Amino acid sequence: MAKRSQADAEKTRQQLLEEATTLFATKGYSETSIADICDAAQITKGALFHHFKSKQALFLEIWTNLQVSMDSEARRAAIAARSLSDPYSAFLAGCRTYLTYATRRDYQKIVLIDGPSILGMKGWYEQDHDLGSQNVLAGVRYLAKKGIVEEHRVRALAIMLQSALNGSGFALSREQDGITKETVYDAFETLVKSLR
Amino acid sequence: MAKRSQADAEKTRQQLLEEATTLFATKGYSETSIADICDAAQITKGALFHHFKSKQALFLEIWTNLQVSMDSEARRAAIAARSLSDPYSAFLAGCRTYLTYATRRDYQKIVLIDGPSILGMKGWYEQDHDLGSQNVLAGVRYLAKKGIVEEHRVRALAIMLQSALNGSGFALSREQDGITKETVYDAFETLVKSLR
DNA sequence: CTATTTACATACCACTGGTATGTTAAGCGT
DNA sequence: ACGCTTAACATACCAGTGGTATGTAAATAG
Repeated sequence: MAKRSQADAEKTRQQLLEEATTLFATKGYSETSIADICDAAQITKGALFHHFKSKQALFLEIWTNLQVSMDSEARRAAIAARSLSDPYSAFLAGCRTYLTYATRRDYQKIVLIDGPSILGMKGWYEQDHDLGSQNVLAGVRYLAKKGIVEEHRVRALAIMLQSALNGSGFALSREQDGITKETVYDAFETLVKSLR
Repeated sequence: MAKRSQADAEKTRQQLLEEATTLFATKGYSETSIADICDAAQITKGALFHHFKSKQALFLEIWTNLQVSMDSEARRAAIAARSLSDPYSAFLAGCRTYLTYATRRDYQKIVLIDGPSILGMKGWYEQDHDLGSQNVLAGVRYLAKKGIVEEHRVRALAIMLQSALNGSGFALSREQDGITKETVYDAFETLVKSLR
């Protein structure tokens, strides 16, 4: 049903995603032209527009990939760190993973910096896409169940904690103020554990 | 030294800034063309490029204006709310002002959403421009002086609190999750006052 | 009164994302 | 075996973009 077989097609598609990811992460979305991507992937615009209906659609897929991989890693970490005695351990482990992502250049530029501007508030915050917020929310909900935080503050606190992690990620990548990953994580743990 | 006198020039300049602000706030930076701005301001591209060397430069000036006005307002609020008895009052008053700005459409779109993407991490975080962070840092430093938070956590906590406010602003503008400005502020106050 | 300089307007440019139109070959039914 | 359809690209083209080069008129300095 296809020329050059589906296997080849999938390969070029992955090539496209890969090269575009690199370019978006380094030069940024608007500074990366479709021609740039095609050159890097060694194909033509025809191919790109065959696989992705627009530049935004390509970006969205890359964005989603990053979010999904972050989400699954954070979940795994949280489950692994689960403990019956300490109600914070799982939550904090998930947050630690998230913080690691938030310090990665590609995650920063694509998900945190360009994402909101390109995808708009709509896309960025569509509940089923912003996996980070869902995880943090679940974590804070758990703390509420344990009686650590008050029920009516759960949502607001979740948003604040997630934002705190985002901002910390940026700060870390700036490598100034003598801030280190350990300092940040220590402060975050303090913040979470002082909650009441 | 000029045609149509300097007064007229300043007027068109302000017109440009005003119309551009509106357009950037509603349609966003990249969806607003220079032609759009010129149409709205009823002048031509020649005039725009006479007053601003590029679209980015125009954006930067608007961005800076917003930051400066937010900063001065927050300072005023903090000083007004100063109290010898409550070490939190001034800091929280400043944060409340900041939160108000973070719920404004124009501030959100221009400063929080498009700003990072257009100006880049450089511009966004250049110390002498990110007035918000300086104020929050000063606030947390004060809490440290009062022995409420530990000295070595000051910087990290300041970053987290400011990010928390940013994120809350977004959340509020989404008008979902049944979150209100009061809920958010209540949660923020809880967060700050539980610090130790 | 003239020379200069500011404050614009106009014309043009290379490049952008996107589309319309090929072109080629793989896989299906017959 | 052989067309015919269709996926997988390539090529040519387009309106619109940010930006520049050039033109032009009027206010001011000398």
